[in-house]
Amino acid sequence: MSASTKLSTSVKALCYLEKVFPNPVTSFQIADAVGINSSKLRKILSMLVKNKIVESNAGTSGGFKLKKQPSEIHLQEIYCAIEDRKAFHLDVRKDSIKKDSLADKLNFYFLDLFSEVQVEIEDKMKKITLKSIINKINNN
Amino acid sequence: MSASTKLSTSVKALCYLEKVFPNPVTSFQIADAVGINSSKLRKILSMLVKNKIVESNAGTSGGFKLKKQPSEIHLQEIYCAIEDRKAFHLDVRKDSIKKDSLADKLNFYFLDLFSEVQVEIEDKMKKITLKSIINKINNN
DNA sequence: TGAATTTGTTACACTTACTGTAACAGATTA
DNA sequence: TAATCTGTTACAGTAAGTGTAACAAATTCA
Repeated sequence: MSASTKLSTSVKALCYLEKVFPNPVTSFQIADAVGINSSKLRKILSMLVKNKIVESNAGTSGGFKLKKQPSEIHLQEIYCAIEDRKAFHLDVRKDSIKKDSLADKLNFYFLDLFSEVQVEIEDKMKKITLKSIINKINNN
Repeated sequence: MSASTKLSTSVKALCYLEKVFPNPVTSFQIADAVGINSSKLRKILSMLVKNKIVESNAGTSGGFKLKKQPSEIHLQEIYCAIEDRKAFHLDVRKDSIKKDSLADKLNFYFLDLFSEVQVEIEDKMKKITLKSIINKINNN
């Protein structure tokens, strides 16, 4: 599952949680609404729980519930919660490249460039809240 | 090979071509300098040839040569030459999602968002020329 | 012409990563 | 005690990626 698909799946789940708030819902209910396997969804949700975006309770009448207000949940924190790897990254085999060679210098150049792009993307995501997404969707 | 790794490999090869210009060099020589298998490199180079960034000649004393000036080769056109797929894309299973549902609407939302990000990244890459990269590297 | 060289593409075996699902311990409720 | 639900692990099956080899077609040069 690509990072972008995982992000959109997370937001779908969060929007559903918002819709039924403050009632807790099970992973089965959410999975059904989102169109994904419940086991896979629980993996994603467990990361949102660890990052305190969602709260979970085991047992009968347990389930998942939003832990923060939609206006205080930013796309960037969702992204960081579910994805440890950067969107752009260089897989470099250091041993095959001579130090200070053209190839070595260009690796540093691209590492810089990609992290710059990454920061710009995350800045953009910081400005988008769950609430703004819900509002936009309801007006279409 | 990720898109970002392919991009940096391409630029490494192009920088090498610039260094030896106007002499043509074989895929073996470039592969050695860049630290990659020559067969794999030829696959990448063939795409740069199709996009008229590089020219190639078969046979003895053939090889690869830059076809454009470094100041007129932009990162974005290199990226487009080697990568048909967008950096951010949503893999959606349409059949598992009800039309006009929350999930369906959010798919459109994210398709919009990702293509917006894609455009911003490409705009950034349009401003970077092979020449500017070479200059930057030589000053470090 | 014929041998050598080089690109561009295909093929292939190998490995790695992904996918969907099942299973189950531990927590919780009633 | 039975039922429910999360969080995690496991696993078989599939898809994707990797590195290399092979070779036709184009070109050069003697």
